Amino acid sequence: MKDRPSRATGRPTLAQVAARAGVSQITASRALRSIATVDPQLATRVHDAAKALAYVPNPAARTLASARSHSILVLVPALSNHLFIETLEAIQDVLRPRGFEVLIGNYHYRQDEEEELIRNYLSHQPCGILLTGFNRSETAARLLANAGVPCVYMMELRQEEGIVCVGFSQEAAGAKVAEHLLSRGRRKLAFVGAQLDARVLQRRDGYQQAIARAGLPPAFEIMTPEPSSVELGGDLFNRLLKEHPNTDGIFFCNDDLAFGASFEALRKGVAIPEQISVVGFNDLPGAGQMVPRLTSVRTPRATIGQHAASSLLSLLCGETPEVTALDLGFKLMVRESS
Amino acid sequence: MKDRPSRATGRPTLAQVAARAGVSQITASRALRSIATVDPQLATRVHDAAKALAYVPNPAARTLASARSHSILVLVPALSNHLFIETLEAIQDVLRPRGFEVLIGNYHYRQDEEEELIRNYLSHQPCGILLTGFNRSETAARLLANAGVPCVYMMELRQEEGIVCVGFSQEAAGAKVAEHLLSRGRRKLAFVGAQLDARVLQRRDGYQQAIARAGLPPAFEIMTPEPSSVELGGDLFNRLLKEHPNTDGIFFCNDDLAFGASFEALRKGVAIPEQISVVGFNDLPGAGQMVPRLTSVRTPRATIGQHAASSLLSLLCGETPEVTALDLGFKLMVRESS
DNA sequence: ATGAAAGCGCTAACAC
DNA sequence: GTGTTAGCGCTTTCAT
Repeated sequence: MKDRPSRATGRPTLAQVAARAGVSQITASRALRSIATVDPQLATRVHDAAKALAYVPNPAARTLASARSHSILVLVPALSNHLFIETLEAIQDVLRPRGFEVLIGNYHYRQDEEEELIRNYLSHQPCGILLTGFNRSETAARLLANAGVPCVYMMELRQEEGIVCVGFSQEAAGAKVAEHLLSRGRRKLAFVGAQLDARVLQRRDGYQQAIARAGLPPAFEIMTPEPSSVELGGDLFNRLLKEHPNTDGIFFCNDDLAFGASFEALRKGVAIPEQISVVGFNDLPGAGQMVPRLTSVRTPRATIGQHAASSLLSLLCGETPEVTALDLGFKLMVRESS
Repeated sequence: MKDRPSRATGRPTLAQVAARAGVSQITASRALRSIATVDPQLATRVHDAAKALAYVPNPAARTLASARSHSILVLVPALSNHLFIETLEAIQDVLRPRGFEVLIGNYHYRQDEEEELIRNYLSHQPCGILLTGFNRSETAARLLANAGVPCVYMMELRQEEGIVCVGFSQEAAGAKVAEHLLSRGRRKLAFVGAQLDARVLQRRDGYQQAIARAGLPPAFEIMTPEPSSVELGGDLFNRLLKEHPNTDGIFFCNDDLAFGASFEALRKGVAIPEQISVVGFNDLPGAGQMVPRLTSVRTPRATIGQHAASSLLSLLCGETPEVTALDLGFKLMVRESS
């Protein structure tokens, strides 16, 4: 297009900004990165020059010189789940305005894929990584440790020196659901789980443990590794009622399953019987609101993303977040009245 | 961690690979990039050396030296819509194995946000851009043109020299829905639209035009700029039937709206009356399968992503795709029998 | 607090 | 076909 040497970008460089401001390159660099050790007056001149030239820093040069990029890698197990979409959006909302570039990696709930993503993206020298949970391959964990890149773990909690995590206790959430059902006099409980990632299993464990503490027999479990979906919820609901017709309380590991069950009941012309309580785990926005008599565990999606991003920023500033485990609670939304 | 000069990454460099293979740096570079002008024997030596050292190229250095990165920017209007998630996945499946890094930008159906994303990401010197549709600000279009980066447009078609696009005609899809309803004897048609992005309006236009061609009065329209959702579908369906109780055919611009309408009908204890035909535009996977008597327009999501990515690769190789507009058709899935 | 010099790791340009 | 040289644009290091 332009007749310039093919090596150059044609964009204004830091040298040009510095020249225009009458300072050295390095002073311009420091001023633009708002490093304290620069005279405020010079800094203003530099900023004016940069604005006049419409200067935009070259990220590649910056990364090459400093051996650290401004990109932050976020690894999530799925994009088909609104939980992660909303978390991602919240993360971007925090990081993008501060000049960070958010790289999204979806590993489809597969350890080998997560490992591969980590391997690839580490070559880009990200300045921070946000991870989902703790369930990953040893190789992946070792890659992360060796890279020495600040990490924040989302969605699960672990009290351990040097670990920064933001989320809530999946076990506690499961236990709370059990207590809710028991407090309503339900005694023949069931658990319906799909996907079976680490967090689903933790919710199941917390649920069963609370039931055991109450001195009751364990909940009947229907589990399938298939991905969770509305359709699957209907199928599993049918199967459950066929195998255990006197079930009176069901915990679906995700809201889309619970929604599918409700829909399936409606489709047959019968709403879910009064005597059955259904609890879902909040994932499906909008749709959840429509379902009558469905209790939901409300998780702080956006909040987790926002806090995770903020915690990472603290780490990048060299601060060690005082609370290594930021506990963001969930709450039970009882809709049975509707 | 390691006691190395803080400037260096500590990772093996091309120079080390070259030394080990007994060739010059540039030969190693050419060999690893599979540029033809290198002796096959030397190339093997270089590859062996690279493997032995576990060499991974430094993308920052590469980008700085060549003024072009290996990242490809994909701009989508939303992540809350499965259509775009699946398209993104397909794109990544094509590009990642070939060494490209996929950058995702979500502009929330906002022109100013898309413009901002383009401005930011262009500084990373992407080697290609995938865009959704043609409806963007003039500034954004100018930025793209000036950057001289190969672009491929998705989801809409435009026959124009130098424009590469992959998708289907939204107007034709709308027309096909109208013809379907008319062929079943429906005469009191309605259109229910939310979100109101360019493509929704194009579908509406095609629908109304086909109705006009048939010599019938225009379909009643219920339109809202709110984002499309299952819940909203129920609301709009109620509103439509209150205002026009004798409607006998409805085209919902998205499947989630159509699904919500069906659900709302079931919730009231009445399935959607036999005499009303409902057509949705395929967006909501899984859920759509559950709805009885719902016709759906099936769009080639994954296929569009895959073809768009491939077309971009052709452009990058200097090939001008012979067909400037790859026409990926949609089809009507009639489910009314179920 | 500011600057000069060197260098990050790679590829374009040009010679051979 | 291969190598030499220079340079991409920035930041670190070290001197002042």
